Parts: sequence; C-alpha cells; structure tokens
Amino acid sequence: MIQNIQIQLNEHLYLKDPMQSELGKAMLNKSVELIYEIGFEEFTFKKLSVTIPTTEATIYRYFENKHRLLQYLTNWYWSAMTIEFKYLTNNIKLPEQSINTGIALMINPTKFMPQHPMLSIEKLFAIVINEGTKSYLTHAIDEDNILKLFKPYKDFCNVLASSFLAYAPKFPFAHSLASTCVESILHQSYFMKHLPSLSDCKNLSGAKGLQTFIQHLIFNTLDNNK
Amino acid sequence: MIQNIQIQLNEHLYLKDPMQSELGKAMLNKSVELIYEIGFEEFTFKKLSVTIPTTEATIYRYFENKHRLLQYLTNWYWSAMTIEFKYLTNNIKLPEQSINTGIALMINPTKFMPQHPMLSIEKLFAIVINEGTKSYLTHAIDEDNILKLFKPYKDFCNVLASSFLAYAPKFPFAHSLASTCVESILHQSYFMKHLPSLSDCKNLSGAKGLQTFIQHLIFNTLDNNK
DNA sequence: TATTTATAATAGCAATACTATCATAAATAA
DNA sequence: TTATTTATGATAGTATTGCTATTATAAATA
Repeated sequence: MIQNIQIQLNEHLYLKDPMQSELGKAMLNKSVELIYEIGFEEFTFKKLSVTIPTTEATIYRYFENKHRLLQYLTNWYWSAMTIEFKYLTNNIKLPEQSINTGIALMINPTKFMPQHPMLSIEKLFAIVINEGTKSYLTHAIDEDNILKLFKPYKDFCNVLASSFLAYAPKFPFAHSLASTCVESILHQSYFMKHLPSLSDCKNLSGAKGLQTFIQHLIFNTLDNNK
Repeated sequence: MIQNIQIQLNEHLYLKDPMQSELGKAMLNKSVELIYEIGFEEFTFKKLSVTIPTTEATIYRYFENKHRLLQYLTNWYWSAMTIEFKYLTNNIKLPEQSINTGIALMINPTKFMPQHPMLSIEKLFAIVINEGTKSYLTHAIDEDNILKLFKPYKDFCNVLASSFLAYAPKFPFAHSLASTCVESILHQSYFMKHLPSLSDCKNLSGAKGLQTFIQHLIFNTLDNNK
C-alpha cells in the first residue's frame, strides 16, 4: 500500500524538498543505509556526500543539518505508519481487532509494509528504534514543536489512543497508554537485542513474546476501565 | 540517606576516579549544572573547563569523552535510586506497598533524596529524563554492555521487577514491565512538559496523574496474572 | 536566445574532540 | 634531607565536524 503513496512532510524539515529530485531521493535512500550502518552520531553530511555521490555543500542546500534529516526520516516513518494503520483498520468493527492490528504493525512493520522504492523500511525501523528518541530529545524541543515537527508521531499515537477509547470509552489515560506502548515496543526491541536482562521477551519466533506482553499491558489495563 | 553514602562506580567509566579529588568532584558538580542548562549536545569539555575552572586537557585526564561522563552521571543516579529503593522498602511486608513506594520514588526522587553535597538531585533527574537514553542508545552498546556500564540501570529494574514478582509470582513479564515503567515515567515526564498531547497527565498537583496512570498499568496487569 | 536553476568544485573558517609536551607545585618515599 | 612521583596548568597542535561562500558550468525554462 505505502509504496504507491507520496508522503508530503512538514516544509520546515528541509530547505529544498528532497522528494522533488532524484538527487534528493538518493540523499534519503543513502542516509538510511548509512545511519543504519554507522549510527547517527558517526553520521556526517561529508560521509553521506561520498556515498551518493555529491558534495557536502549540495546536501546543505536540502537540509539545515543532520538533525533535521533524522527528523525528516522519523516523520516519514510515522506518517507511513499512520496511513498503514488507518488502511488496515478501516471497516474493522471490533475495537479489539484494531488494537491487535496496531500492535502487530508496530512490532513488525515490514510484514505490512514489505518494501518501498525509495527507503528500506527494515532499516528505517531499526533507525527509529536506535535513534528515534534523539529526534525529539533535543534542547530545541519547544521551538521544533511549534513548527509541528512531531505531528506524525503524535498522529500515530492519537489513532492508537482512539482505538483504545473505542474499546474502553471511559479510560482516562488513552494517550499516555498509547505513547507508552509505542515507546515500550521500541525500547523492548532494543533491549531484546542488546540488553536482554531488561526484557523477558526473546527475539525468537517473530517477536511473539513482545506481542503477548504488550497485549497483556493494554487489555488488562483497559478491561478494568471500561 | 543517600548523602552519607559513597557510591563506587564501574572503573571503566573514568580514567581517573573523580571522587578522589576536589577537582574531580567539581567536574561532576559543574557538569550537572551545565548539561542541565545547555543540553548534552551543546555541552563540551572546553565549556566545562571554563566553569570549574580548569583546563580542557585536565578533564580529559578524568574522562575519555563527554559520553563517558554522561554514563557516569546516569550510573550514579541509578545506583542512588537502587540504594534508596532498597532502604525505603526494607522490612515492608506488603509487596503492594513496595511497588507504590517505587513508583513514588521514580516520579519524584527529590522527595526522598532531597539533596546531596556533590550533585543536584533535581538537575540530575532532569538530565536522566532529557538525556538518559543517549547513554545507552549508542553504536558502542554491545562493547559498553560487556564492560557492565549499564549495571546500575539493570539493578534498579531488577529490584522493581522483584517487587512485581513478590506481588504476582506467576507473572511472566516482570522485567519487561519494570523497564517499561521506568522508561514510561521518564518519557511521560518529558511529554507532560514538552509534548502534552502525548500524555493525559498534567504537571499540576505533584504529578499525581502520572502516578495514577502507572498504578493502573502495573496493578491491572499484575492482578490478572497472579 | 536569454535567463533562471541546480549542481559541482573548491575554499575557507570557527568549533569540536581530542593528544602531546613541558613547567611547576604538592605529596610522598627514600 | 633529597629524590621522585603525581597532579595540574599552560600551551600548542591536529584532524574532523559543521557550516558558509564563491565561481563555473550544465540543464531546464522562458
């Protein structure tokens, strides 16, 4: 589904829209590869310019700095996730089923969005896990928020919260639960791989353990607050 | 309680133990002030050296780089939290009461650890909220983990998980729930302040909303898995 | 044909993230 | 006491990063 849709992102994320040229698309494509490989701290525009190839100065005409580029990528990810979630849950009557679809999508996005002509969903998912929080844990958070740079992330949490409320209309913490689940899935995925003692879930069998844990968390909480 | 205890931290965190000299202690003290003020990305050893005052080269004799210093601070924080949690819950018979104490401590550490001669607990708490994840979201995670640089964080999650298991011995996700709660409290605190639409809790009335939310999450989950 | 636009090529600069050297003062050992 | 180690300051230096500026050229558009 997602590979046929052009995602229009907040214009404050870039100086020149990377979607409007082949070179810009190469920047997005190659930055995902490179950040995935070497991590965001080690990632520089100079290194990116070599892989494309182009010049550092040209990349700076597209993006203010590497932090904006990371925000561009995470915005793209959450926009795609929101579109996919709405698509998957459209016409679904049972709120329970929508919630379970959301969980499955968050844990295993490549199952629902297998590939994209421009970006590797698999690597982008890894970047969201490894570097995603850095896009909002910044000293400029309040200015960035005024520019609405976190809207796609909020949108995704909101649609998830809405499905919680459809299931348990009186639950007073739908948004907190939604953002907690989103972050928990990302963290637990990271912990399973790197700090396994912080998790009881195993990476085996398609992250089934994580799915069970998150279902426990959501439904036990919601069932007592219907 | 905590102000009278010397916390011995992993020796891979530093080149020269900052606790063994007044200058080293000043580095810790002033780094908390400075990171709190300008954020970790803007923080440099050069800037820190001016506030102490000392020279950049001298700070490099204590810490490999600013990332190790951040890890030192977060290690100190979670060690202190673990000690405080054990102290507060010692001789407590009801697991429920231990869990509630843990929640209260995590949400409002300054209430239990009001001050410390070397470090501002309040500012250190803010740093853990704003920058804490950066101490483990690094490309060197696996090497750092071999050096046991995340032990204090794991220890805290473990003692919390133990209190969950005391309350609900058959619950199979105690560690995942513990790390999820720890991270959720930090994230929700951040969201309440900067991205309020991601939370239903208000900063008013001593973060009472956050406490209620976390209690919902824990007890509803555990009660159905006793 | 003229003009705008995009990119390449190149240079440069201030700040960052270190490393190295030497002098000196204080602490400790012989 | 003298000798020696240790800690710090003072200073310098280097490679990289993060970014800006200038000019040339090719392609697209008017």
